[in-house]
Amino acid sequence: MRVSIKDIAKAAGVSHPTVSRALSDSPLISAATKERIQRLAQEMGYSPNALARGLVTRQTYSVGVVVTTIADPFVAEIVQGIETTAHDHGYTVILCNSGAEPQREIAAVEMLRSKRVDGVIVTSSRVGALYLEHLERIGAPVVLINNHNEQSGRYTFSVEVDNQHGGWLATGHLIQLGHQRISYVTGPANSSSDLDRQAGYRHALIEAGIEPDATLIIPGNGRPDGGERALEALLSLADPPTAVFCYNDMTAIGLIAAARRRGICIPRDLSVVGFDDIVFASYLEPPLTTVAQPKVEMGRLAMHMLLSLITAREDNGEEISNRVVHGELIVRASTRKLCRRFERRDK
Amino acid sequence: MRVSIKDIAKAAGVSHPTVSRALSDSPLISAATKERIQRLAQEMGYSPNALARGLVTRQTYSVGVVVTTIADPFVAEIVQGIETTAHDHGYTVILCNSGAEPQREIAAVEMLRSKRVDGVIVTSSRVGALYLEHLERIGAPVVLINNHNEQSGRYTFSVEVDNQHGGWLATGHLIQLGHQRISYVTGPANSSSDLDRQAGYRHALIEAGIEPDATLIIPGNGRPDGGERALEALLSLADPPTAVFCYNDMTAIGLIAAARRRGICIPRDLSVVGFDDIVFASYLEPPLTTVAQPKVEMGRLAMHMLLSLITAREDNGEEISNRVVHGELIVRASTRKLCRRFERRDK
DNA sequence: ATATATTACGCACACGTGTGCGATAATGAC
DNA sequence: GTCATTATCGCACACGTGTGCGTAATATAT
Repeated sequence: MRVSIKDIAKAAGVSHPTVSRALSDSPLISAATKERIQRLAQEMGYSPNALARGLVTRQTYSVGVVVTTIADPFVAEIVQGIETTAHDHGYTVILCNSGAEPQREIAAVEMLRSKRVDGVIVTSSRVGALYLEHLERIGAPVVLINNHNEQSGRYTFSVEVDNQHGGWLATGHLIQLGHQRISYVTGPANSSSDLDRQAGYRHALIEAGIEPDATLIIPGNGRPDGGERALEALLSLADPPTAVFCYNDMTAIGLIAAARRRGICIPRDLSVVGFDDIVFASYLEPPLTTVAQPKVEMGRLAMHMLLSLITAREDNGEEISNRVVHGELIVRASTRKLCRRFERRDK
Repeated sequence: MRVSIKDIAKAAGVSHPTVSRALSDSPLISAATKERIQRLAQEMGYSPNALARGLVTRQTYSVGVVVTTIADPFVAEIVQGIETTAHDHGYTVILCNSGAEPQREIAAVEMLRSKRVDGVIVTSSRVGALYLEHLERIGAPVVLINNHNEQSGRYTFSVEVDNQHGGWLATGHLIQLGHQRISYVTGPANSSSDLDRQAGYRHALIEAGIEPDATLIIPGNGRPDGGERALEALLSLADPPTAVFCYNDMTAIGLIAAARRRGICIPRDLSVVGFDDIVFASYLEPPLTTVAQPKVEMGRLAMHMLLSLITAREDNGEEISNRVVHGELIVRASTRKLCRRFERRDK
């Protein structure tokens, strides 16, 4: 812990620059002393001081990851992908829970700036203008996950799933099953991913000749409790839907639980589609039909993009572009063909 | 990004030590220049270099958190508790996924040592002797979560749930419902928490005058797929159990899913108890009876303990002791009284 | 044998910050 | 007016590492 290259230098009878070069396998040092010094370092239990090294090289080999909460399984899987590839490339991950509080988020970014991270990945769902400004000041490349950033370019890029296409897939699936009255339960307010999924939903309806009904848009929050409340709101409608597309799986989980308590059978009485395909989607009763996001893959992609941005700062930094991945509809048992007696009611 | 206290000093016409003291609100600096320098720092967008500061103060205000995988919801909730309290005390969290690979785990610890973290929290389930040695060399206090450490003292302490008591609670609940043949599905091999839960299970059986049957111990791995395989193994027994206590909720989730596919009704044909009380336990069908661990609280506790250890290194460091919290039995719908026809079969 | 190229290493400085100690100026006491 | 006492601030060094450049020793070429 306390042994430095100067200590090794003293023990080996050389100067500390020689030790520095020997340990970094510089060709300027003879093979004999190189091996002698390396063995000595090993014996003395030397651990390079990353602080001192980062101070002079201006590289810390650490990246900041800002999330709303790591307790969300969707977020956790993305972070898993990020951390694994970061580690594989010798980078370290500094985790920051923002808790969706802007003040806390800004404090976190300021901390990352102080720690001189080489880059930042943000999966927090909404990026305010003020927040983006702070993010700029950090002076390091930034990759956003599932965040539309209008002013892409410079050093901020994004990896996102095609939310609109995903919403279109989910809604199209329900339409194909014969459903006409289809609800959408929204996610957290002002999130771009929510708006895009909703746009895909609307697009699919119009494409099928179904007039979008604003009363069928139910507010949620991306969490189970939001889904539970959404079901109640949905049931109190004058003309309730026969199917519902939820912003994400967590919402669907809450909605399904509430439905069971109300004696509503899924999918017989109500078809439900989620989004994300978190691990638990397949273990639900009924197993949840959902649009799968390649979460771990997206984390890997984001980290790779960040690595390219870091290493390409002086080089050719223009070949990197935003990346859009596609979700995949996974049909399980929470959706089924509309029963005729319901169709009759529609007439 | 590039502005240092020297730049501020030049702009203010003072020396850089004066700036350093002014920004740290030292009483050696007059109120007038202090305010002038602070405003100047604000205007110039100064961000203190944590690397340089840490190099001289030997404090980095960052802690390492080593986990098997952040994708496990149980782990994620603990980390949530750790990160929140760390942030509240001005500390930063460096996350390391070990993936349960020893080689990777050691690499992670070596990295943390290089980064000169002020402390480490480990929730990885098994701490080998070799690994603990590396952990010692880091020269910083260590807190283990749900890991028995025999040689407690020095700078390594632990926070853990009373696993034996938890196992006793779960098994006692099943016994009280009339069950006699009760299986236990194990967790990851060689984990102390698994052995303790199993000991509690055995203790409850003996206490009730039931002879423990080694054939009822089914190997699992703490993940759903382990639970699925466990159910198959369980059904192939000559005299299958009427209830099963699972190492954790993830195991129970897999076991329940497999049971549904085999047409086995829970809790009618088989009562199931889990451990942890992850968020999804209450959303399962049937909602899972389980032993709740105060996960976020345990994370907070561990972080507080680590903070005490960090600040008390020179002070009175002897008043800190290992902490054991108690799990709470939460009865839901996956367990019920043993049906008589099964009892008859036992005769 | 001399000149040149090469090898192996040390010297000095830099990165940005904190801190003990001395120096100067201002203030007060007599 | 002289001396002691503060109040402010600068000087110098330290933390541990990387790197350009100079230098001595050795090898190669003529």
